[in-house]
Amino acid sequence: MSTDQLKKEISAIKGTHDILPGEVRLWQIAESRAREIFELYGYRELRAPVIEPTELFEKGTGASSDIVTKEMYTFTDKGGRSITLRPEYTPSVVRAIIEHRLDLQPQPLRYYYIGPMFRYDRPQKGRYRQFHQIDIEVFGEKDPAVDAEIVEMAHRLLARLGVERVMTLVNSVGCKKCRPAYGQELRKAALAVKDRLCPDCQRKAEVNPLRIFDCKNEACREAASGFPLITDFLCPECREHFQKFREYLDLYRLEYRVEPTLVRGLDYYTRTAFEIVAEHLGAQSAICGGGRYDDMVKEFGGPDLCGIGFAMGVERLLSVARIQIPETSFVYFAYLGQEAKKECLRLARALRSEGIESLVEFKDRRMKDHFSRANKLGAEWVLIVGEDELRKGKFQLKDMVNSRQFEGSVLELAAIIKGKKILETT
RNA sequence: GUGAGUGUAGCUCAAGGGUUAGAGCACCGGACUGUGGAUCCGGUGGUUGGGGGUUCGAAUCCCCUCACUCACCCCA
Repeated sequence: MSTDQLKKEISAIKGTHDILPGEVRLWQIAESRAREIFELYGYRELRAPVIEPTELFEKGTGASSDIVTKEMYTFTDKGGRSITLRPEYTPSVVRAIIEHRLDLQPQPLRYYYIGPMFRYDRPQKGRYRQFHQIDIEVFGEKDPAVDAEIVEMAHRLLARLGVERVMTLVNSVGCKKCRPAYGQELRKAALAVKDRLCPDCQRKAEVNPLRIFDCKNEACREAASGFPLITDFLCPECREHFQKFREYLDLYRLEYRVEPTLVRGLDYYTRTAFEIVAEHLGAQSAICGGGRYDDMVKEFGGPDLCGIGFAMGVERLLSVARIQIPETSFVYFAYLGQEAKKECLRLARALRSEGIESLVEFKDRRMKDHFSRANKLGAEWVLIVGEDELRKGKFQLKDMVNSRQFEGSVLELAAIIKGKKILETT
């Protein structure tokens, strides 16, 4: 096949992206900082498969949710099983807990994971078909202190990644006891003013009246301003949980706004719901969203184990992160002649054993071209091997940043390179 | 899934019906005998996103399609 045909016929699937070496550094830094921070709080990584039985999400994410009804990558495998590329991570963790009886381990269970998720959605900025989430889940801890813990942890990560101008929105969506009453009242209120709503909201009034709060239409906003709020319907237990959650947030000195109209899109949330939004992210402004799901494990036939978690969108996160990429330092080998080339191949091996990145290019060049090349590639050091050096067994090492030059054996030069590294990092 | 906008070289952009679609940067090579960033010269690279139509003639006008962007929707 010609490259023309390749270009025409084979390209990355819509909504998916290659992450090229230039950008992948940012990903690695974000991922390693996330791991570092989560481990500081006692969270451990749990890796679940990318593919799961379709029923897992139908049951967990919710059969009526948008994600399940129109956004899943579902296919039948050769064994006739219905398989789905996970659109979110929480159901997988719940499955793993039940399957491996992880609830028998000391609780609370604290897990994290970083990986790709898949949703068949119309791509736009901050929304892709394969996207990546940093995911946190805690099981078996009812204390709202843990609700605040994960919010605080999210903020620590954001700060560590240089994310500024964020707003934390919190709410309680109640529980099985108090939420239904609120839902009825809200629907009643919405239907009462139905004729004043836009066509879209008239539909929402039937299906999901909570969504009317989000409408940008002026008439709808006005009509919605008189709607009842969940915060006025919470049962005493939920009210207390929400109250304490906020007290812990205050203890951490975290700024937040109570947003009584905040609903998470997934059906399973109970009590705490929160979202962290960033400015300058356009319509897809939520970089982190999460909440409590106290009934999910039980509904899967597992133990009565409460849960809470959040997901961060890595692509969104990186688009607002300000990460300084540390300069890479490596040695470029400038040689003259075939004998010198062979010597360089040996020397490079020795330097790599010392933990020093070394690059020997195989094309014979003039000295000037070697330097030009080293400069272009961003080498911090150039190690020169010519006839003189071969004879003496001592080599020239040039510091490309400060234009200083040293002479010595491999180990002496290695010490100079490492010495500078140590100086820089201390 | 709906609406709007944009698609010209790897990147940033010219050419707005009329020869063979250009420039800068990048890349490769040359000038430069064992010391870089500069300069000068040259080269590779495009069926103008793809397909169809109108026309003597289309990058340019029309239709379809695909991708991207924005908004809706949804959510991370």
